[in-house]
Amino acid sequence: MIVFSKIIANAIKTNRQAYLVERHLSKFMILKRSFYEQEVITVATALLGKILVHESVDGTTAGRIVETEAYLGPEDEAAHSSGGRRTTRNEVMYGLKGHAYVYFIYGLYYCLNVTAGDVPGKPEAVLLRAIEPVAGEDIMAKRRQLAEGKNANLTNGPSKLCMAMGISKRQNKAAITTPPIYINDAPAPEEAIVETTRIGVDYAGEWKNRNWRFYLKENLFVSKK
DNA sequence: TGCACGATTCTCT
DNA sequence: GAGAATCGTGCAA
Repeated sequence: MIVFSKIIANAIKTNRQAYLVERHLSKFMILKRSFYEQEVITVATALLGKILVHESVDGTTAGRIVETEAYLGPEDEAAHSSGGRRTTRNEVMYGLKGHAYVYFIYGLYYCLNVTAGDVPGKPEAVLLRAIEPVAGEDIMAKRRQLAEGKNANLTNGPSKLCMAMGISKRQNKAAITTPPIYINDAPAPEEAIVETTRIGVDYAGEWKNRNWRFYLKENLFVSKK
């Protein structure tokens, strides 16, 4: 853990927040389950600036979370758990908080959610939509079949970040409070947080208008649209 | 059992 | 900006 924190610090030396990260290095801890047991919108905003890490057989990749979306429980018509729908696919949403909900979409891609919320058993989650790479960019580029180098196209979308981080169905239901996949605490972001509507939920009636998408203002790795 | 579709991305124009 | 890619999942019959 401590060793890897140093790797992160070195990797983001060029980042304008690097000095803050280094100063807070000693405080770097994997976020515990209690973090995810807060109100889901609180978790969605609090995750901004935190470091998603995946220690895989290919090597370790890590990225600073810069964009999230909150999906509330049965009342939220945009959520997979809308109307209390409980299926094989979304079963993990009904379990413990702080677990990965990875689903397959469009026959090609995966998306990573983290279960969260302050009501046990209520199926809520936070979709991770974009990260800013801080370690293992070469591995990410190889997985994304892109030229090496820090490139926004590496991770500026929910399925792009899954490809870059090596996240697939295998990580579904995994606890993200312990290696190999976890989220490290980090200093609160300096950037302003933008609140806007969620993407790709036009089917959700009035719920599509909720400002439950959050991202760091002017961050280059925020997904387009 | 069969069908419609999706919390997306990529390529082509 | 438009359309294609591609298949697991959910739901109706």
